[in-house]
Parts: sequence; C-alpha cells; structure tokens
Amino acid sequence: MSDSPLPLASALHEPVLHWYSENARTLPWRQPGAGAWAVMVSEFMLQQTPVARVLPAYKLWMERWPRPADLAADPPGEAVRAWDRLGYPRRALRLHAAARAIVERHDGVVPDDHAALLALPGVGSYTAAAIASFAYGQRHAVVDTNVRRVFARALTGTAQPSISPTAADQRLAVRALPEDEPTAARWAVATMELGALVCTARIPRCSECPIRSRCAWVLAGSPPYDGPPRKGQTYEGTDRQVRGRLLAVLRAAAEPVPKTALDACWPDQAQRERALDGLVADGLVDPLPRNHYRLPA
DNA sequence: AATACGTGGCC
DNA sequence: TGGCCAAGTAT
Repeated sequence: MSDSPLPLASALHEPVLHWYSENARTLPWRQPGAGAWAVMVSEFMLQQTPVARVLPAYKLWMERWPRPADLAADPPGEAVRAWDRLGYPRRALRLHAAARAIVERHDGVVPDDHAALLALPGVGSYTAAAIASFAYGQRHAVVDTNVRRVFARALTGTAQPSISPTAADQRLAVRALPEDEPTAARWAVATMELGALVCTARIPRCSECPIRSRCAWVLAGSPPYDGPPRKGQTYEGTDRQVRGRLLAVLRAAAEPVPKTALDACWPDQAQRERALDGLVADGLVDPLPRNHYRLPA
C-alpha cells in the first residue's frame, strides 16, 4: 500500500516524454486553445471507440456545438442523431446531460475540479482525471487501457494488464507519476500515446519503443500472456444488435416513425419488443401516441 | 463483482 | 474466417 515514488518508473520519465515530443499525433482536441469542452467531447467519444472513427463525428459536433451551452440548448435526440455510428449511444445522452449540468451548476464552464467532473453524467474516474489533466494541466493518474498495458509490461513484466481495472493499477499509476504538475500532465498523455502507437495490445512495436531497454516484460524475454482467458464479446443476435438497428432507423428519420417500420428491423418479435422497451427505458427513444417513435425531444 | 452497452477494422 | 480489440461507465 505504498504511496512512495517508484524509482523504476522515474527512469522512464525522460525517454517517454522525449518520445512523445517527437511522435505525438496532431489531434484536434490537442491543438493549442482547444479548450476543456473539446477535451471533454473527445473523451466521451473515445470511450471504447477508436480515434479514426471519432474524428469526423467530433469535427461536426464541435462545429455545431462549440460550447456546452450550445449543446444544452438542443434536445437530447439531436445529440443521439449526431452521435452517428460511434456506438454506445447512451454516451451521447450522457454528454448532453453533462452539458446541461455544466450550464446549471458551473455557469457553462467545464469544471476543473476532479470531484465536480466526477459528478457529471457519463464521467467516471478515467474521464475525470483525463479532463483535469489534459485540459487543465493538473497532476492526476490517468488510467485507461493503454496506460494499464504500458505499466503491466514496463513495470510489472506481464504481457497484458489485468482483465479489468484494479486498485493495484491505480496505485501503480499514482506512484509512477512525476512530482512536478506540468510534467505529470505531460506524462499522462505521453504514456497513453505510447500505448496507442507502440505498446499495442496485439503486436507491440518494441523496436520503436523508447523504453525497451528498461521494460520489465522485454527484460524477462517477452513471456506470452498466461492469465485467465479474456471473455470475448459476442454481438451477432444480441439485444445490442437489435437496439442498434432500431436506433439506426430513428436516426435516419426526420419525422416520427410508425412501429411497423421498426418491425421490419428484426424478425424475432419478442426480442424486438424487449430491445425497443430498453431503448425507451434508457431515454434513447420517445414513444408517441398512435404507435409512433422518435429520438427524444 | 458481473454484466450490459455499438460498431467496425484488423490480422 | 472470426475472434480480438478500441482513451469506460453505470448498475
């Protein structure tokens, strides 16, 4: 349960930071002056969705809703529609709700306080730390799947991190943090970028890695993953697939859609009804009179 | 603590 | 071909 700095990690600071200075991607939410709202929107979109797919939706979103108040002024259904096919559309609803909360509680300004961020809909421990660190330069352990993988290899010496985030991951990331605030913030993005570009899940590019000579996993001979099997996510035939189809119809429609149009999406009636009920319960779909449905107003 | 929650690209 | 993976959160 030590909170003391890790000597092993401090040796990684300089090479990782230097690597980042030369290899960081130029992403719109990292541009100077992008602002905390840009960071927040990108973080919501990047929750489980790759950068390449986020880019176009992100640009349209920021043109249309450049400030939290702009999004808050539109109905939630517009956020769901603009979410396009990024997946997990509840994120769109939560981002919209967060924008309204920011207007109501924070005068329309994305808060810089970690606890205030964490209190927003859709903001968990990762996203709160990411916004505080990336947008406001604060010193936080920003622990996502990339960072967990980098530390699992470089510090722990295992091929893959634990299947789900653990308190141990969090402690390790805290102990690895540089003392100095701006350096810690730089380290947070840098380690994440290293995990995204070099220390990748399947075939890590160790020959391009700035810390390969100090990596515990490489030093141990790059032993293969030997933990419990990671449970694969099935999708075909699940309620999630049905929800996706129903929502796709509603996103494409400018007017309320009759239930008969939704019925054409999926052959199994019981499953279709269950999926539609779920969407309504989640607030992603508004039921209207006369068996019509639409995105929430 | 498990499980639900989209979508698509890659090897 | 198809399992694996992608800047997680909420319940």
